[in-house]
Amino acid sequence: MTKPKIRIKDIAEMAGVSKGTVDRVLHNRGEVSEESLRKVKKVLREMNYEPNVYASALASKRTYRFLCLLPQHAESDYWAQVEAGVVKQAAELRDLGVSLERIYFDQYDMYACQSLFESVAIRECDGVVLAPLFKEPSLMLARTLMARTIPVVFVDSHVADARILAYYGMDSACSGKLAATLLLAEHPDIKDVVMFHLARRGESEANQTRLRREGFMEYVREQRPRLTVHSLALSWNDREGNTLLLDRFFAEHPEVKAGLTFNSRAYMIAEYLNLRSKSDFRLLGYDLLEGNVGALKAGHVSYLIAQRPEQQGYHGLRALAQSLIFHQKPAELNLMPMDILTKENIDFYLNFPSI
Amino acid sequence: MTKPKIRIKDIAEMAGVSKGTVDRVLHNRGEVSEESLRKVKKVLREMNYEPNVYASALASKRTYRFLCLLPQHAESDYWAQVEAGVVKQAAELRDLGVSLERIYFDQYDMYACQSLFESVAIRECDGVVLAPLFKEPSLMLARTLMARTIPVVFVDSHVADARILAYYGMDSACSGKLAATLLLAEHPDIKDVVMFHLARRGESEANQTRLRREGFMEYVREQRPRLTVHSLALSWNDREGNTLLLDRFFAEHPEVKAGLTFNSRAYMIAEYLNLRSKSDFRLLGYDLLEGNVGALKAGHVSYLIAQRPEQQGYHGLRALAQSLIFHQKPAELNLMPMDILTKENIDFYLNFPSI
DNA sequence: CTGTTAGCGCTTTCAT
DNA sequence: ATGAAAGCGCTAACAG
Repeated sequence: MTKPKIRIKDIAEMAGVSKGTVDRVLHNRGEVSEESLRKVKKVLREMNYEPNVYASALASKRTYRFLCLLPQHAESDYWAQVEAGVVKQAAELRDLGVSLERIYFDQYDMYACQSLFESVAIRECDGVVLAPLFKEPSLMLARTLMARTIPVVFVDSHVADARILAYYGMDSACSGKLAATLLLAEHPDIKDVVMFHLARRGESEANQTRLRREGFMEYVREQRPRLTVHSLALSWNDREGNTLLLDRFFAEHPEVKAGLTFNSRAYMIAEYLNLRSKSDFRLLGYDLLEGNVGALKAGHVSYLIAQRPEQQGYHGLRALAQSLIFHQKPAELNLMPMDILTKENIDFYLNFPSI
Repeated sequence: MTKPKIRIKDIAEMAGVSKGTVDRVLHNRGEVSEESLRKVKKVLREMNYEPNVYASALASKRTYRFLCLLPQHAESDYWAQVEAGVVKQAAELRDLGVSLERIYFDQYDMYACQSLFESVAIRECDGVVLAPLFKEPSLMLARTLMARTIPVVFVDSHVADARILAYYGMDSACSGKLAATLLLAEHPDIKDVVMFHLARRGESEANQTRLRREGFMEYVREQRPRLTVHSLALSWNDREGNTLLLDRFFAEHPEVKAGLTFNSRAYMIAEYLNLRSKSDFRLLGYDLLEGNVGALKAGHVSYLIAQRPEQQGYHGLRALAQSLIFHQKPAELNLMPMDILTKENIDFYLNFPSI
C-alpha cells in the first residue's frame, strides 16, 4: 500500500557509490566522475527520488533571510492585512530556517521610496516580497535583485513585463472594469461619474490605482462613451481640506450622482456623505477596511471590491520558500478572485479564516 | 536580531538534567521525579520552548494515517474540488509522515453509506475528514471515532452539536438566506418560487441542502410570508424523466418565474430551460461546476453561490495535522465566505490558484 | 574524485 | 528515576 520512501542511502547502494557522491550529484557541486554522475542520475530518475526537505533543512543549517517591503500603515489599514499573511507564513516556515525582516516605505513620497529601495538593492538576503506601488523604483529594484539571483515576488499590483518569480494579486485592470460594471451597467441614465484619488509626491499615481483606472476607463470608452468622468484629488490626511474640496465639487457639479475610489479609502468619502446627509450618491470602493465595512453597512457605500490581501501576503512569501526550499516553481501569475461585497453578503466575509 | 532557538539540550542544561528527562516531561510519559518535573517545567515556561516539529517527525518515525470520506463523484463534480484540496494538503504533509486513504460512499443511498461508515468506525487510523451528507450516520461515526480519540473534521456541511475537531464550510443556513435575498429582494412582484431537489434513498434529504432550504424558508417566512413555495423532486440520472416532470410542472404552474437548486446541479435545470427556450425564468444555483458556469455565462442561471471547496478540503486535512503534529488547536467553526457569482465576475473566479 | 564521519534537534532504547 | 548512546535522512568537512 504505502511504498517506503526512497532515501539517499538507497540511491547510493543502487548506483554502487556512497551517499556523499549522491549528495554531490543532487546539488551538482562537481567533483564527480562522468561515470558516477551518469549512474547516479539514472537511478535518481528511475526511482523518482524526492528529497526529504525537512531532514535537509535540519542538516544543512542553512537559513533564509526574506525581506518584505510594504508601505507604512496604520493597524487598521489594508496593508496590515497583507502583512498579517506574510507574517503568518513566516511563522510556519521558521523551523525550516526562514527569518523575515519587514521594511516600510512612504507610499506618499516616491523619492523617499526610491532611495530606500536603492539601499535594499545591495543588501544581503535570499528573497523579497514587494508591493510595487511605485512602478519605476519597484521595477528597478526587482531587476537588480533578480540579476543577483535573489527572487522577487510582487503582491497587490502587477507591473507588466517585470521579470519576477511570481505575482499574487488582482488583475487590477479587470477589477476596474468590474467596478464600472457594478456602478454603471444597471444605470443607463447615469451621465456623470467622479473618481476620487489621493495626491502624492513624485510619481503622480500609485501603480495599483492607475491600472484600475485604466480598466475602468476602457469599459467607459467601450460601453458608455458619452459619460462624463470627473476627477477629484484629495489629501490623505487633511480632513477639513477635503470637506472643502468636496463641498466645492458638489456645488459645481450637482448632477454627479455616482463615484468611486480606486484606493482603499472609500470611507473618507462616505464620512463626507454622512456629514452632509447626502443620500442620493452611489459610491464604490475597494478593500475590507473597518471604515469601509461600516460605510457599506450604513449604506454610504454601495459596493466594495475585495482581493484577499492576507492570501496575497501568505502565498507571496510561500512562493519564495517553494522556489528556494521545496524546489518547486510557483506559477508566475496568480490572480485573486475579485469578491463583490454588498450589504447583503458582507457579514459572511468578516472574521473568517482567510488563509 | 534573530534570537537563537532554544533546543531540548539547552533546556536540559538549564534545568540541570539530561535531554532524556526533558523529553519525558515534554511528552509526559512519567518516570520523572517531582523535583525534576518541577525544574524542567519551570525552565520550559520561562524559555517559552517550542519544539522543532520537523526534527521530531524525523526522529520519531511516527506515521499518521488519515482517512477522507467523500461521495463517489465524477471528475467534473463539486466533490472533485474538495478532494483536490485534501490531496494537495496530503502531498505537502508527506514528509511529516502523513498518508491519506480516500474512501467513497454512495450519496444517493443512506443504507449503503451507513454500513460503510460502520466498517470505518472500527478501523485503525489517526484522523478522518468527512462530508456529512447523511446526518445520522455521520454523527454516529463522528461520535464513535472521537470517543476513540480519533479526531474528525467535517467539510461541506455542518451538523449542529456534533463534537468534532473542526468544521470547514459554509454557514449553510446563511447561504440559503443569501439565495433568497438574491432571488427575491429586488423583485417584490414575485409570487411563486420553486425549489428543485434530487430524490435519494433513506434519509429524505442531504444535510447540506436541508440546511440551505431551512435558511431560505426562514427568509421567506420573515420577509415574504405570502410567497408560494413549490417543490419538485427530480432524478439524479434520468434526464428524460426529468424533462417530463418539468414539462408537467410548468404546464400546471405557468406563473412560476423563479427557482433554485440547493444542490450543485443547477445545470440540469438550465439544460431544460435551454431545451424549451424558456427565457423568462430566473434560476439560482450553487457551486462552480463546469455545467453551472456554462449556464451562468449563457444566461440560463442568474446567480451561483460558491464556497471554495478546495480550501475546505485543504484546510480540513490541515486541521488534523495541526492538532496531531503541530500541537495547535484549529478553530472549531471555520465558515467560508459565500462568493456571489454572476455573468460579470465569473471569469475572475475561474482558474485561479484557490489554495 | 570518493567514502567516511560527525552532527542537525529530536526520540527511543537501554543500562545504571 | 536518569543519562548515555544510537539513529531518523540529510549535509558538509575531511581524509585519502
